[in-house]
Amino acid sequence: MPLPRAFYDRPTLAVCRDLIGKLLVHDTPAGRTSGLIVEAEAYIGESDPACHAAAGLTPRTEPLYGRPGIAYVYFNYGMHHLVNAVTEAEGSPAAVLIRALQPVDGIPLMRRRRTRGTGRPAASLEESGLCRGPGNLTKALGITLAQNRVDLGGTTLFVEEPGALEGGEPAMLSIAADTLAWSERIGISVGRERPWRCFVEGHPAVSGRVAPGTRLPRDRHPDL
DNA sequence: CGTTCGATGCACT
DNA sequence: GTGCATCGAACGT
Repeated sequence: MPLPRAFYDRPTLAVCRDLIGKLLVHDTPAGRTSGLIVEAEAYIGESDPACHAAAGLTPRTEPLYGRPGIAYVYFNYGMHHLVNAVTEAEGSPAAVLIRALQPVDGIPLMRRRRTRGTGRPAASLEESGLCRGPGNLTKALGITLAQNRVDLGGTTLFVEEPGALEGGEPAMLSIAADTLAWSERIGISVGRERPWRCFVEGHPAVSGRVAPGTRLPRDRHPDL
């Protein structure tokens, strides 16, 4: 069952934190791909210089101003799609960028998508690297601009509480409470000082080189 | 290890 | 024309 819209109709940092450990699912004719969210970033309001809404309401940023619980997908650097979950009340532009997943369903399909077009053998891609980084995970899940504005409470692209895997073992990874941490956001040129990136510390699928300077444990966040 | 740099499309100035 | 919420190969320590 997808998470209800009310989940997204909350302060963005709380949504960002609570998305960690949830399952992001994309169903396509080629099959289902899914993964547990292990890294996400908050982009909040027109006063956040790294948020696209800093440019105001434009055709591109319109989804950010829309209903909470829809996807905001955009194309960037000429080659990567990035997927966000829109948060907070309608008219209040904010979103959470999904940056990394631990693959769960459709791993062979993820490998085919990641190596499509490249001459690279699919076997060379480690499972933990399939959805490491926001551009990589959209490629592995087949998310493109066609998914912009889709309802994340719908039936094709959605987020849900992880259930048990087929083997009976829980889909949960080792997210002990004290391994959830906050840091500065990655890859932006402005607004770096805000510690609005949430991730599972030490998880192999988390992107980003070394541990950035700030590191705050779960629920010890100054803005939360 | 580390850093640099090219590939590439689109929104906005 | 410029600047990206990127990635990975190719270099230099």
